[in-house]
Amino acid sequence: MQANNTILESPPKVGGEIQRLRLQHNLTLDQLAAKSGVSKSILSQIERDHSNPTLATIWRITKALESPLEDVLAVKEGVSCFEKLSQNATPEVTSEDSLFCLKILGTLSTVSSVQWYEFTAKPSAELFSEAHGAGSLESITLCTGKLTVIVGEKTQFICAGETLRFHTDVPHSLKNEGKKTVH
Amino acid sequence: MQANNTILESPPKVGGEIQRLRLQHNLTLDQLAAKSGVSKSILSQIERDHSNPTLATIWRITKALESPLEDVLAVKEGVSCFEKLSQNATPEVTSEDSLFCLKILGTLSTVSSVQWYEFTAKPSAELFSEAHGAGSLESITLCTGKLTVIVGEKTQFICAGETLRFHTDVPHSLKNEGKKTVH
DNA sequence: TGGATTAGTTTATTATATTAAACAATAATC
DNA sequence: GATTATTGTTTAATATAATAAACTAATCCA
Repeated sequence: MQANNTILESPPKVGGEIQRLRLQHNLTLDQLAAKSGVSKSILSQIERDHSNPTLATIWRITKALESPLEDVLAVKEGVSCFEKLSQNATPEVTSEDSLFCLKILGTLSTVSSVQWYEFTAKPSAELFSEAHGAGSLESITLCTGKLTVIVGEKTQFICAGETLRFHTDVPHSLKNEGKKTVH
Repeated sequence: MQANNTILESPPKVGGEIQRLRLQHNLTLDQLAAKSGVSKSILSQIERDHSNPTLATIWRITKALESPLEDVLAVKEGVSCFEKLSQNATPEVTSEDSLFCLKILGTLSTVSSVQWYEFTAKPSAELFSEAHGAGSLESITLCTGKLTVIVGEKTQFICAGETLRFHTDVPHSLKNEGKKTVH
């Protein structure tokens, strides 16, 4: 009962993605080699798909690029044909204590469910969220202030300039325990 | 060679997970070897983490086990549902005149090709972009300043608080003709 | 007892991923 | 121009991943 479903007979090719990430970070092959511990020669070959990298090698590379392994491996090369939405009112959601303010900047519900927000949280503001759909992901980048993020039973702490990414298929909450307004 | 490497908090170990999946499917090493095209000897070693599988090998194994690659690899990230990127980790692209600064906040290449940025443009800064993939879309929200956006032959103007969305399958450019820094 | 089968491990060999060093190509500086 | 750096590619050597075959060990009938 072969599971050959006529799908993706493609051996994974990560070269392009790795190169893209390296250039995004403004790194040379030498620099990435130094940072990752992988020789630059093999980096060069991997980027041009002249070598089947070992799992350990990929791991070290993605680590150095601080990019989640899944993102690199999911080389779907999908033609992303987005659709335009004309709705552009930028609705604003404010908590009852008006400490928390969420501005919905945009949505992309056609291709996949993507939404992006801008939010501000005054000191001691707190936002609880129920579990979203399975597999949903949230990514927060802090401009100012410090934020405590609680997902399930786990807690994380981020400062201005940092980005936190986490799964939101469980209830989660954001808390501003600092004295500055979080943006 | 590399005696003191200080690296690799966690070298990826997928053996346990692969074995678990194989047993779950009631497959013997021989059967999995036949189904995946990977020799059973190497399967045996991979399951006991005596070998660093090649990306192609892992791919074939996960294929045969009908399990998404990410699931198998997720074992090593396993516990932490968080993913934190420090500030200096977020890649930054600066124009040669250093008036324009683009910070790549995140990517979502898994689901669809989505990227989001934060950018600042000092007065008289200008950023030219080539045409992106067909159907690609760009959405800009202005926090401060005023921005002129030229897409093809058309020109638009946005102020702080406004959001502009446009197709970027043609060359386009952003221009800060005001006196304030645009964010 | 056997042999015959099955499942997993190990061995000997081949293929190739990885490394370090040499190389080419491009600037930049004197 | 020649010289020095810088970046990416390629070569030669080595480490090791992958293969096929031999080896255990256990099970099952005769």
